[in-house]
Amino acid sequence: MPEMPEVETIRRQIEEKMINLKIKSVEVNSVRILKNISSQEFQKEMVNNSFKEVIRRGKYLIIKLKNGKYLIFHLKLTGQLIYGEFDSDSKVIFLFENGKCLNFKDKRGFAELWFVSSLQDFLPIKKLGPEILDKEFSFEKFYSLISGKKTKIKPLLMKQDVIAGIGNIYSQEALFLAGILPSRIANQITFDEAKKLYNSLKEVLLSALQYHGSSVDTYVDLNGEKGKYADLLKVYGREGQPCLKCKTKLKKIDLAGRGTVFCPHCQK
DNA sequence: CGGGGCTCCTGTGCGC
DNA sequence: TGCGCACAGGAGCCCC
Repeated sequence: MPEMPEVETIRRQIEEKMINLKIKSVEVNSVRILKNISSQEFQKEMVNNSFKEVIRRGKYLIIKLKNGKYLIFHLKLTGQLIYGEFDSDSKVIFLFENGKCLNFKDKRGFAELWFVSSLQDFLPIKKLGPEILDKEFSFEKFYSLISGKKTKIKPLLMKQDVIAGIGNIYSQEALFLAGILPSRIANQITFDEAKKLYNSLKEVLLSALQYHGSSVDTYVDLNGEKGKYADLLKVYGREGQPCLKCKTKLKKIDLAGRGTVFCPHCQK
């Protein structure tokens, strides 16, 4: 699923390829995808506009437009942003003067597109917790976020208002790397374990970023290419297979309604 | 206030 | 072989 590394990959690619391209027109093929603006109004706003700046917060992709307003994308489970030929199967298509298109696709219909005048007004982003890889973030801050909580650690890591950008894949991977059971209660995690977890999260996210994310389902980058980190996943999707460290059969449980794979031997 | 459970949705893959 | 159903999950919401 698109998490921080996947969204950041797309952000960098849009920044590299699409800044200042003039928008000729916009086609909207879904009534659900635009969350707070009508198709007609949206089309009017977009014609002759262009992308000025591409920002990411958590799993949100934010595009600052020439006129100072913002597009906010959320890919949810199966959203795709692909720059290339016109693709009529898309929910929203931005047609540029250079003849190319940005196709916003989504098989499942969860993806969202917002249009806002100011980021201050956009609550979902205001509520987000800090970014693990932010320069301002630190182990001390991480520890203070988890140490008082009675929640199981894995669902806690996925709470966007606690830490932004982590989803079902990278929470499982980081917990495996840190040797911590996903079902451990957060406030029972020791200082040293928390340190391991913090380092594991950074390691997993940085590594996934290098590989342009994980294409376990429909995720592709701006070029329509798969992320190569899926081959390096150690627990996600490997239920029943041998642990890569100790050969123990990996187990799958349900935590807060989400499938969770772990090694019952390596993770304590 | 926190946590569990339900909901949105549709393609996929498995079992009968 | 083919059909039908469970399952996949980000995040908001409701309820206890």
